[in-house]
Amino acid sequence: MKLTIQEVAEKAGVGVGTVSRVLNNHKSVRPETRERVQSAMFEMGFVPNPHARRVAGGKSYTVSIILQVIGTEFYLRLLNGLEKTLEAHRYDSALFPLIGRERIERYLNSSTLAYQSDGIVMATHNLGELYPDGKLPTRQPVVIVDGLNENYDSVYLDNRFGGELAARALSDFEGEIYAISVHQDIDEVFAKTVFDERIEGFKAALEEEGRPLPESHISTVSFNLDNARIAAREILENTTIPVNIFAAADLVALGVLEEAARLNLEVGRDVRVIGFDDHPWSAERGLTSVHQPVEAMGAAAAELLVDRLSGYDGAPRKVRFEPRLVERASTLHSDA
Amino acid sequence: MKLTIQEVAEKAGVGVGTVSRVLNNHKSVRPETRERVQSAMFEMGFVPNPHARRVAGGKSYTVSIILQVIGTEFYLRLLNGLEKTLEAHRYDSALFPLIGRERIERYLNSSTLAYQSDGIVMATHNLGELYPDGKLPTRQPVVIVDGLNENYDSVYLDNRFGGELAARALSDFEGEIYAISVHQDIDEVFAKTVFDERIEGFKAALEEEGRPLPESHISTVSFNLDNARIAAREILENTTIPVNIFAAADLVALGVLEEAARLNLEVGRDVRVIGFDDHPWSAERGLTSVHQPVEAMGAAAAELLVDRLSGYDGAPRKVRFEPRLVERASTLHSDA
DNA sequence: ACACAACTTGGAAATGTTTCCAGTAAACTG
DNA sequence: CAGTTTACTGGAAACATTTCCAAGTTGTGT
Repeated sequence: MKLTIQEVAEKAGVGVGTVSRVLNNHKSVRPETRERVQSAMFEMGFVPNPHARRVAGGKSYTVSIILQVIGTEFYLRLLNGLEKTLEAHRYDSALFPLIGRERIERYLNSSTLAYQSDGIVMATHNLGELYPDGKLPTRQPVVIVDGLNENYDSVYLDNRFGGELAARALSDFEGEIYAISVHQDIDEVFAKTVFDERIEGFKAALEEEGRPLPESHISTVSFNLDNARIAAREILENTTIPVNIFAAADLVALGVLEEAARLNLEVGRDVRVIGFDDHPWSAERGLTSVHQPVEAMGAAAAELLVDRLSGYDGAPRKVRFEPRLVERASTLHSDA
Repeated sequence: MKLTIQEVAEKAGVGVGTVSRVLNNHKSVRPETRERVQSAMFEMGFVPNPHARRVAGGKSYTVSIILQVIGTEFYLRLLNGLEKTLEAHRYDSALFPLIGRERIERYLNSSTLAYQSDGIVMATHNLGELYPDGKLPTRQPVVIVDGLNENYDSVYLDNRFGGELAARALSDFEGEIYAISVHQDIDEVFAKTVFDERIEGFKAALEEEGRPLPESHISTVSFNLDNARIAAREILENTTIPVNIFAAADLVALGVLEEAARLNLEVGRDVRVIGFDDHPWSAERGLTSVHQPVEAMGAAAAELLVDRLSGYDGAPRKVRFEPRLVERASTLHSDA
């Protein structure tokens, strides 16, 4: 049942060295030979033993993905992007959800599994809060995704810019302007959340447009639909129509849409809403949203890490992703 | 930097075989020798390489914990119980959160890490829904915790009985009786949630007590505090005082407490509440709750698995935990 | 004191890979 | 066409452990 490289070699009529080379994508294998070995592996259903690879080669072809929050659409998509790309490079991934404060310590504790992986992808986490020097206590390559860190390769979205986009779009309309931010209550290891950055960009751009946003027009909800609806109702019932709302996340914008429907307000005319994320369902709902290429960000982070694992040793790199506004029915110009 | 068993052996003045035997708790090592080796390991900060152990011995001393939901207090506590016990037996654990339906497939895919572990702990998951034969497609030992499965060792809480306990306690009081259940919207791979079982037990026992619970007195909320408060308000504002409420989870009961406070109702007299879980904070809040020994359940599951990994090969075992009612201020008898 | 069993122990073999070192064959040189 | 590169390839050594076997040590009964 347990196949080895030996048996593959035998079946393909080559030496074990060659099989190993095929496994590791070495260039110096004749295409024809490679083909033969590969089909032998396929036919036999051979799967290399990662532990043996690790022992022999010092690499385990496993990376650890450390996630702050789990179960939201954003992280699910991010994870898909990461894992898909890692898989393409033949890396396996293990998830380490950061639940409970002391967990990160345990993960990085020398004996544990995370430490045994070849590299680490860390999502949305501000290391500075936890480690004064902003570095993880490990010598493995680390890349940060959905965050920015001086010491490591980072992939980030310009959330501030996204807020600005929303501001410019809403500032053309008549009616009051509101913003709903999100309060990340799960764990306060963050210095500043992406949501804060979005709102900051929004405020700054509105200021520039000559329509400053009073603090009283900003509310903050925890990240769930029920709460979003409560906040939306609060706004919709206590202001004059039309009204314009920027929600720092699509899920929150959805709350606004639902509440507007309940109050028989016409979205796009009475209530204009812009979300943030542009999750797949936003299109169906006709929700204008600030688009962020979540999967692509995950993929980019994976590439950076694979790069490091393949020997690259330059200075930390930063990959900036720029959000863009996708306009839909929820901000149709009334004169259209 | 990378220490090996060789260097430990040298330092302790023994052979590598002996070091290995100490590492694996073999009986046939003289206590004195064992002591010497252990202190050598400690002084050098030696950590055995799990990959090499796996290659050589067929065991990796790693188990996979597959979790349905993550981030709630229950799972955090369960995980603590599991990991602590596994650690005591020198097993490392990797978490596999079940986000996204297809993930379990990927986890068990032969090449992936979960598959490479020695065993699997599966929490709260009803396998029958996913695999017709109710078995995971793997030959590793599996234990189910917070659930019940014919094919595997299972550790479960008698949730139905817990509901009954709550019913007997509330049925003595005057005033209407209500129940608030929880709707697990994350993923519907469950056949029946623990919450349903609690409510069923509650209904059945009330029936026996001659105070049947009308369907209209049962509401269902999603698992968060905001939602719980909404449901609580709904009940408290539309019924006569006193009223008695059974919440299928402490978090929901907390919503009742908070809403009662807001409405200036006295808990224990005007409103009597019983929660479920008896999380640590319940005591402080004076919340009567159905206690479940979460950590102990995790520990029990870990023991069952370790047992299997140590060679035990009997029929699937079932460990039943029985909840008990912890009475506090929220159900103080009015004549007390 | 002797035979025999029961403990301990050291070290070689085995685990499934990667990598290095030759060696062969093919492809260029001039 | 002999002399070099160059491109592949086979297989031994290495990786950090476990396990097995043989050997040594201690203890027991006579």
